[in-house]
Amino acid sequence: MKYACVTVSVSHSDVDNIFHYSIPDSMKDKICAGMRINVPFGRYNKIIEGYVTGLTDTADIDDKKIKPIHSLCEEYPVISEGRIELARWMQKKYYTTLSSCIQCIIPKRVNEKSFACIALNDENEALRDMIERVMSKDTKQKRVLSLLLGGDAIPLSHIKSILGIDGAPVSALIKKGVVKKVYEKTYRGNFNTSLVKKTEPPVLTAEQENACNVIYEELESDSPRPVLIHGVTGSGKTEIYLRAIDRVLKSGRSAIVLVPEISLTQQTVERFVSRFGDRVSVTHSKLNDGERYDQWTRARLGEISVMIGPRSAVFTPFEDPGIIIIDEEHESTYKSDQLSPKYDAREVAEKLSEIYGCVVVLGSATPSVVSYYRAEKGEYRLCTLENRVNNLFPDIKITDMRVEMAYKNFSLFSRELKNAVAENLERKEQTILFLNRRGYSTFVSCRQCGHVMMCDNCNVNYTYHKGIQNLCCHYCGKSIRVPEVCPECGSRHIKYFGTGTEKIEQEVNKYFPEARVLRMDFDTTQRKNSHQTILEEFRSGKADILIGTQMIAKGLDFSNVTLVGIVAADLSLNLGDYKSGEITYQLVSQVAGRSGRAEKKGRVIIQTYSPDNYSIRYAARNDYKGFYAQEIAYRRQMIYPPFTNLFNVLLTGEDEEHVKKCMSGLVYIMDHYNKNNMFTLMGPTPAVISKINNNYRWQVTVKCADEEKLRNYVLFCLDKLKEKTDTKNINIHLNLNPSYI
DNA sequence: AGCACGCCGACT
DNA sequence: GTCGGCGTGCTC
Repeated sequence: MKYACVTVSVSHSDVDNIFHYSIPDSMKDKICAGMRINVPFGRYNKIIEGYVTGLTDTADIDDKKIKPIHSLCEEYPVISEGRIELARWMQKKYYTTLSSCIQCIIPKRVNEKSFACIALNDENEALRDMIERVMSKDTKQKRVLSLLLGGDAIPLSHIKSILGIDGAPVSALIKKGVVKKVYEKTYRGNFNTSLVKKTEPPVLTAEQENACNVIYEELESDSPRPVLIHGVTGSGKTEIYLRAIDRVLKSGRSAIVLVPEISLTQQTVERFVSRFGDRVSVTHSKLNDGERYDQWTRARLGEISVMIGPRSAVFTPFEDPGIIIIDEEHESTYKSDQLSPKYDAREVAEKLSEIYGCVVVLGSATPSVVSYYRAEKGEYRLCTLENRVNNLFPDIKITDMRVEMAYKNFSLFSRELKNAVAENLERKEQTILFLNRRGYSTFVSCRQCGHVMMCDNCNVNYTYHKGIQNLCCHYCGKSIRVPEVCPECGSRHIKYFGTGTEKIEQEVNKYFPEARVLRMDFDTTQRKNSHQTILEEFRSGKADILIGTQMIAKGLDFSNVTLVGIVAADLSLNLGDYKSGEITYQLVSQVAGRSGRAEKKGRVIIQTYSPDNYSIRYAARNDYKGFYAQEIAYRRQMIYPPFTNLFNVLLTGEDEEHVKKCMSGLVYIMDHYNKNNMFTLMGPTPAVISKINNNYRWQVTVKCADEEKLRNYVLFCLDKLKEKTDTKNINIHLNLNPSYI
């Protein structure tokens, strides 16, 4: 092949092209797709990094313009051909540059770490003589040599510390040619697997056996379908994962296990290690670049074959991935919404399945509505586990806060919750008070009748904007003044929701001054390890009450917790997002599943102004199918996913007027080219966080069932906007089906 | 993006 | 006359 097709490491749409470079003879037999190289670029031939995406004999530009490759960064490809295909797919799917996709797939390059070791020199007669000579004298050299006579290379630092010597005797031995210095590579960030005891697999229940068989069948298939395992908490999903992985490893392939970052506990990892020993590795956000790079290297070289980690672990470079397991598949953390490419690990896993023929297994007690719909349509295979292996479902009570208000109880706690907390304190059992606040939206409702101000067009609640004192729909942009009296019942008791954890703490201190209280939220978990410290303190019984947000909902498994209070269920019911119902159902189920994990029966008290809301009702009854039936009907009627795609366009910039002007220009263009109303425009509206770091944020969401047409339309309209309007101080963020608007 | 070219205003 | 402002155009 004459030319290398190269994408350069400059993430800008203007240079998001394939450039052709000629291959110097010295590189002809080394070069291949996936290699990282240095190339001269631009008028002054600045040397920059690039990636070889392929080799070709033809280039459609003038031969004179083609420059030669400068050098190779490594001797081996840093990305496999299959994953180059994945990068191309991501480039298109997530509207970003090829090089940013490649950089997302491979880890940051860091220097490999090695350490000095001392080993005996290659054996020959002269060496034997020298050894004898050294051993006959009583020197420090003799002691060094006797350590090395076993044959293995020993780290220099060990030799020094064992013998309590400095480097001089070793240097003398090297000079004589008896021993030599070698450098051995060290892997950083290894999980210590040696302390975990091996365990034998338990006997499976019939339901587990069935699920395993479904996965085994798909493992045999050339184009496997994803398997959705809908299993209640404690139904033994993990055991199914372990069996499936075992089967995969036995066929010489590898396994990736994705978990939400927060649930990646020592306990989880140990379960995998206890079965597969040192073939398991773990990545997580606490690893530094070097540690992550080394674990990635071990995977690439086949030294490990099971990788457990968060979203980004989906890119683990196994040569032949056989299975990708996505635990708690409904979690929003699998969708990256901040950094480009804004990929969804579930979609990436499915693409990898197509490329490598691996099986994708999705597991959840509360599957996302979209996944369950796919399973219903037969795109996924569905396995249901209904029987709980051990723990009991707690008693769930819904308290109507409107009644409390009628009894002139204006506190954050209902009388029932207050009594329950008091009882728990007396019994020396622990309580969790959970504030299911998520996102940043605040909304307005009536304390007397519970009426929430909703947008008629979109069936989502209005979001309250403090600055301009109005209510705004984040889908269509309709805006109204905050009413002074409730339009439903005429009450003047309008409540602004936005209760924080500190407020709960204050009230707890007021009612239960003797209780020992811990608070866990964004503010108290800023320091490293503070997350773990707070949970450990609570686990060891140093506090009676734990108050917290989202972050305590997952992975809590405390045997002495017998009461969970959901202080304001309305917070997640009114996110101003079509997914509010789904999120509420998932949250309530999750929290409920955490009360009374041991012998003692647990209680859950849900406080709400909407006690008849279906997501709360079904969650309290632990009825997923009932919830799903109602939710999918709502999605179908309002045309929300999975019946359509939502494409969010966010414009940001320092000059608010300019951002608004560009946004109205864009919407004008979108309207103009939307001839037969194939696309539904929602907005424009200010973003939920309307200003970050002095950057104003405006958004518009476009709805269309056909993803391809939607993409082309939006990109076309943005091109038109760039032609007509000055957009160089405007940042454009594109997000297909964002996890949260 | 990043880099240098080029074309206008205020200085030794 | 020159130093330097940042608009413009290109990258195998």
